[in-house]
Amino acid sequence: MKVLSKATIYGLRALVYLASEKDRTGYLSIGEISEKLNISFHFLTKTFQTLTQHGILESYRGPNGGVALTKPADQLFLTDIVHVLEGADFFDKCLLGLPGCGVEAPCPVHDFWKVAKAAMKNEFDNTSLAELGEKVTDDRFRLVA
Amino acid sequence: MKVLSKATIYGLRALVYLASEKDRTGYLSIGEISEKLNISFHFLTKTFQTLTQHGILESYRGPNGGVALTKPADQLFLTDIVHVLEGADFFDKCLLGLPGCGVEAPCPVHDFWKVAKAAMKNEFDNTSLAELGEKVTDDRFRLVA
DNA sequence: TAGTTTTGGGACTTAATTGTCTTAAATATG
DNA sequence: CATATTTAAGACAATTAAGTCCCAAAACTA
Ligand code: FES
Ligand code: FES
Repeated sequence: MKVLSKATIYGLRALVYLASEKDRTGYLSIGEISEKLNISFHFLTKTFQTLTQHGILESYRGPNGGVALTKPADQLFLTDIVHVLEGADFFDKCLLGLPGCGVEAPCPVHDFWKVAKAAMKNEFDNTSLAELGEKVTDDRFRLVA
Repeated sequence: MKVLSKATIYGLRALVYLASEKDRTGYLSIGEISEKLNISFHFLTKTFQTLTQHGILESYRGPNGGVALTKPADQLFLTDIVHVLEGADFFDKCLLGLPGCGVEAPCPVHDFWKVAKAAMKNEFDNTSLAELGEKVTDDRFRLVA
C-alpha cells in the first residue's frame, strides 16, 4: 500500500529530523540532513525547494546556511506538508480512480472509503512535526533504515 | 491519495462488473467488459491473465468464450484480489517507506498508521465482490466515469 | 478443413517517477 | 576582492508504471 511518493516520504522524514533537532539554533544544511537520513542530496534539495516556495521552510545560502522551519514545529501538521507535496486534492481521491469522489455518484466502495479517508485526514490534521520530532529525539523511533 | 495501481483499479472494476452481471450464465468476453467500463482491452487482458493464473478467474477461448469468477462472488473478497495484483505485502508497508514495518523499530508515524492499516485491512477482508456487485446492479453506484 | 472468435503471452512504446549532474546565485570569511 | 560554502534551478539519465500491438493457441461454426 504505497500512499506517499518518494518525494513526500523524503520530505517528511527530513522535516521530522529538523523538528527533532529543535535545540540547535540557526539553519541546518541539506548536506547534513541528507547524509544523516541516507537520502540523495540532490533529490532532497528539489523537494526542499518546493517546501520553501510554499512557506513550510525558509532557506539561507552560504556558509552556515541551510533550511529551517518557518513556524514552530507544533504549528506544522502532516496535512500541510502532504497538501504541498502531493496536491490539495490528496484526500479527495476515489479509491477506484473515478473522477469527482464525493461530488458525483459514488462508486461501490465509496461508503467505506469515505470513512477511512476521513479517519486518515483527521490523523494528518492533528499530527504535528513537533509530536513526531519528539518521538525521534526520545530515540525509540527510527527515521532511517 | 493513490492507494491502488491502475492495473488493480481496472481489475477491480471489471471484477465488480462481472459480479454485477451474475444473472447471465456462462462466460463474459473481455471485449464486452472493456467496452462497457471504458478500459483498454489489451491492458485489461493482461490483468485478467494474472487473475486467471492466480485462481480468481477462469477463462475459456473461442466463440462464446470469455472469463468467469471461479467462485461465487460472495466468497471473493477485496483482500484476495489486492493480494494477487499488488502483492502479498500490501498491508505491511511503512507509511514512510522504511523496511520491516511492524517487525523492526517503528517509525514516528507507526502508531497511527498501524491502526489505519488494520481498519482498512478489516474492510478489505470483509467486503465481497457480491456486495459490491449488488450495489452496481441496484444502479445507485457507478463503475465508470 | 477453412475461417472466425476469443484468450494467452510477449515485445514494444509512451509517460511518469525517481535519481544524478552541472552551473548559477547568494552569502560569508580572510 | 578572491575563495569557499551553500541553496536555486534546470537539464539529463535511469527506472518503473501504463498502455499498445502482434501473433500464437484454443475453441467454435459451417
Ligand atoms: S467515488 Fe469511489 S471512493 Fe468515492
Ligand atoms: S514502521 Fe513506519 S509505519 Fe510502521
